[in-house]
Amino acid sequence: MSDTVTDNSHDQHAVRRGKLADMRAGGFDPFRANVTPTHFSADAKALYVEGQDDVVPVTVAGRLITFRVQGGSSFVKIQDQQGPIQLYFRKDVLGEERYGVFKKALDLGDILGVSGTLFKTKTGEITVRVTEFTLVSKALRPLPEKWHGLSDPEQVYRQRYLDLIVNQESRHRLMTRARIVSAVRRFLEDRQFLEVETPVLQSVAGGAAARPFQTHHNALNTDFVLRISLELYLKRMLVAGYDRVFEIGRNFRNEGVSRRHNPEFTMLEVYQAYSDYRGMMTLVKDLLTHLVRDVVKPTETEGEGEAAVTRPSMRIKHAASGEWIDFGAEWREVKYKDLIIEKTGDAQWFSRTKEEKIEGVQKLGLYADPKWEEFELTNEIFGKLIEPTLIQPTFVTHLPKELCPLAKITVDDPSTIDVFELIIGGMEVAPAYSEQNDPDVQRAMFEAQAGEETQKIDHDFLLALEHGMPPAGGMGIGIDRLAILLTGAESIRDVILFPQLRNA
RNA sequence: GGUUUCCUAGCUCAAUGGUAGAGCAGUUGACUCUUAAUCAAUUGGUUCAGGGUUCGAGUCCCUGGGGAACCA
Repeated sequence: MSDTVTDNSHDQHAVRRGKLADMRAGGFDPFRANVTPTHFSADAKALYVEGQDDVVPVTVAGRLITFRVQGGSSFVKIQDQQGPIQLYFRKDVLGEERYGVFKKALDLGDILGVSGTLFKTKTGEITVRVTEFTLVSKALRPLPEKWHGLSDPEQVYRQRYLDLIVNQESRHRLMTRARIVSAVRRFLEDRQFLEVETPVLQSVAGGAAARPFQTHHNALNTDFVLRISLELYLKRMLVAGYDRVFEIGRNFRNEGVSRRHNPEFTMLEVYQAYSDYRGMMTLVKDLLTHLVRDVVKPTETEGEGEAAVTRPSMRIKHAASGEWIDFGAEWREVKYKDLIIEKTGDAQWFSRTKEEKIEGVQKLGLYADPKWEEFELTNEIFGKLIEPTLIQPTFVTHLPKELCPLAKITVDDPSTIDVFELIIGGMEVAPAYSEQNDPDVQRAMFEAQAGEETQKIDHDFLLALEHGMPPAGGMGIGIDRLAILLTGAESIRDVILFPQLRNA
């Protein structure tokens, strides 16, 4: 660099721009260059044949993440989708001029492609002896610190790409999420479920109780809401004769943002004709067991030092409680009413008056709003005192019918519905129902729930039901929450690539 | 929405109300098997923004912005 009056050697952005300008002046523009890798890093390393150094040629490409120059020879690492691979540059291999370019023009964060042969270093690391290299993108900004990585949560979320470049755990966690979604698809397709896509823009936000985002279509001059659930359109597909369908899609809820809530989140919903909530129980258990065993693949180590043995496990540590969730053990099944009776110690709880229930809720140390309905008072106990304690996989069955208008009424107890909620880690992970297919009962339930707000009833869905929907089991899984559990994450933001934040 | 708390160099962090520092990264040099490489030298600050108190504010107070935890 030429002598300048002001020393800007501290300004890494300026230094890197200077290097880029020098390269361009010398006739090379990295932004116009490219390479064709033959392998990803781990695949390349797997090609090495023990004892046969410099036999296997490879071309790999990635981001420069460590840089160790020792005079005429240097070890660096690049990182691609599969992880890091070490490269060895020597002056006597590359020649004085290219080696000089390597030493002076490259910076941490640059993206380069290299060709060479595989060999094993003294310390046993499979490495590429570089014979040729090409810079294919210049990083004009420096990487975060190499040892501590990036830890400012705000920057982690706003500049997730930096987090993913430097924080190994984040790379692994978010890749596991991607693999979970992919494995869910394969699992369902193997069982003849069809993946369909239904509208995000809807005129009525049905299938759940939540405040929707509102928007407007200009050409149609029509207001729309973003969907809060996939349910009602997937059931139309059951009417259509698609007997096994699922959708993995984004839902939007215009509500609070927290460790467990992002305004947009990913939901899986599955519907299977001629099944019911019991069938869904088997399906979801098989699915989650498969995900733990074949995707997350937890291991446990017994003993220490030389005697240590690592073997596959079905247990995953729950970040919030520190407890180990055992997916391999028997999954508990319990009725909602039994849990409430156990918690309140009152076998007659469900025949108490509203006043008695208010008193009962308060006696448990909870706030009880006199405006609440009776089922809301009871559900306060469930939500605050029971659900958070259900860490091991638990099917809570037969919820009060007021909690969901879309399920079939239990034959021998008309106050409950044929449903379960799968609770794991104190969180609702998967609700499932025997789906209501009686159009008249469905209409009555909608009307009871909507009250004055009759415009919130999806009449087009009711029309579809009148054409006949087969009996069916349906299930939903919050993919984000599932990813939290399976990756041992603490927050939904840790399993969403770009969680929602305020504009900076 | 409420309470608590955080915001200092590119990054990770220091600094009783009294001259804003360190490590990494950067720059210059040495070094042909390194693993957070090493060694020597060295640059770098509108302390989130704006007000206030004070002889003096990164530090105390107020307002605003953004993040986090808990609550609703």
